[in-house]
Amino acid sequence: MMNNRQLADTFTLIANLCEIKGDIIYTILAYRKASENLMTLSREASEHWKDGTLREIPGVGKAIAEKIDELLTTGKLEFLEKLKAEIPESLAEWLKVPGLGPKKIALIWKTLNITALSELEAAAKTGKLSGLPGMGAKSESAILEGIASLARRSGRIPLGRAYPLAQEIIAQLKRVEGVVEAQPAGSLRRMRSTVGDLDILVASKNSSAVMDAFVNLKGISRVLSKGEVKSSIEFTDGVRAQIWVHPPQEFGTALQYATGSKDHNVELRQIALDKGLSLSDHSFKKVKGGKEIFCATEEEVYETLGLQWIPPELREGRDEVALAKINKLPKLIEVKDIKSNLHMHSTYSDGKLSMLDMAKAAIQRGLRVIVFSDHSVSLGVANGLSIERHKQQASEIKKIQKQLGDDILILHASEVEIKADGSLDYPDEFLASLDLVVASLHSSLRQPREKITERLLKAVNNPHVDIIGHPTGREIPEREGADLDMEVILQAAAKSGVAMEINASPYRLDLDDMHARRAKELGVLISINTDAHSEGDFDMLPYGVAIARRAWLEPKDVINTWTTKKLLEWLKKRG
DNA sequence: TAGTAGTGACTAACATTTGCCCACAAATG
Repeated sequence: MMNNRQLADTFTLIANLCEIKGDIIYTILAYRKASENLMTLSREASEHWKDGTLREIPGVGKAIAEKIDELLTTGKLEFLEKLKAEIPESLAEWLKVPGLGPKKIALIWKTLNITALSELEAAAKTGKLSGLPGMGAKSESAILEGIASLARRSGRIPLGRAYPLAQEIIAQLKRVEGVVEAQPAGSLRRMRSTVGDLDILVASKNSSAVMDAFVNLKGISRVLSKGEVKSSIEFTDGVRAQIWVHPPQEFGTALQYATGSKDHNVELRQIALDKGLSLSDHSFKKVKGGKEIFCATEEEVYETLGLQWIPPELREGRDEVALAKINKLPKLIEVKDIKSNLHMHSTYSDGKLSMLDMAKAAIQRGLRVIVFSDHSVSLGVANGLSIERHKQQASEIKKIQKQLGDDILILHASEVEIKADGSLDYPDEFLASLDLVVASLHSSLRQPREKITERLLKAVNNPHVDIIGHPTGREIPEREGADLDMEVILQAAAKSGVAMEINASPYRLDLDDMHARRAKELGVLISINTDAHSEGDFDMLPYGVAIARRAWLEPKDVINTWTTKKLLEWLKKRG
């Protein structure tokens, strides 16, 4: 059975082949739109298919619904097979080569009759490309460089790596004379869990000084482009960064543009047109001529459009613009709302710090409640605790609690293994004696969908379990999560009242934003935790909160915002 | 091709920069 990602990939392939073929733009857009919507759908399309509600998926109309039906029924698609016979599938790969687009690809393919990327490379090397209309020696070497860079780059960059790197670049650029402001933009500012490149926006009247500094940063392998408005570079490890430099009075429109998303911007510009204004990254211009309107801040941009300011995490072209029009955006959760950390470790299992040091670090960060949830016995690699050692831990917690007084409340918990058969690692009586139970998957993550879904369901429905930790077990970017039927899991969680975790580690961010949003729709409680193993891990909290914000979560949706009293009552009620 | 208005037709997708070749493709959110 194809999942949403596979369906989305199929429609992206169709869109790409249609584009090379030269179909009208609206066909291509429709397939792209459907693909994007499938990718970010919080339910499996196959569920809709079973219910006969495929057409309820945005961007899925008659033709695409029929194609999904055929794919889910037969695993194949006649339409795509015919398309591939007409346009070789390997040409779609060429689109990934920076500098090559559909027009040039079609031109090269039809003129030279080559289809493999290796043939393209050979043709460029032997000078067969120069001389084609619109192409010269420079295009040829650009294509060769593009192919090489494609091989170097290993895909998207985890947010946890991109963000600090961007901050470093920003710090350097702020030292350049004349720079008034510099901020991250693009998917980085929208806090997507991975980003394609680093986008940075700079306000300065002296653009060339900024550009000079930018292309001379340390660790750059080459400069991709350098202009007065924008420049882009590639670091030796393949990470790309680009900056836009605008005069300070344009910073608002420029930051809005550079933050995106593309869909969000298209919507905004359409609203501007409806008001007789043309919106660009420089300004608003009256379509019929007249005075230009400049916005130094983003707030002014949204105000001019008659919209509530929209937090960057929401700008994905879903329903944020419609809600901003009627002033109905949610009041999103913020880092300062978080009062507890309900999943963390100490030297009892695989943590780097003693419980006392972890507690002190938590106090420093203003937390009111922490939970030691060290690993359970069968996770040997993490030094999982026997029941005996739990007893030791309990008495040590009492001691530390006394020492630290009322500054913080320390609870005794366990991150219990959900074993391959769905049973938990400790007997029920012991689980009942703990203050809180986090249940997580760490092993046998590649079980088939049905089996691993059943396995997690057992934990969701276990009355002793309070939180499901990092539900899918994914690791960004290298490991995909378990093949779970998340819809079934979330519906069960809504019923059993168990909280689902958003693990704030930037290499997990699990639940992801789509699933967390679906959880909210179903009334499932969410818990944002750092899963801290060291002091620095506490500071990963903003990543978890960002995912929650991308999922439209408000403080009331997240149990870590609760007062100590309310949290304890909840735990008591759960038993 | 989707969505909407309304059952066959119409609209949708914005605005800019850079590089390379000499008008346009590709790339950017």
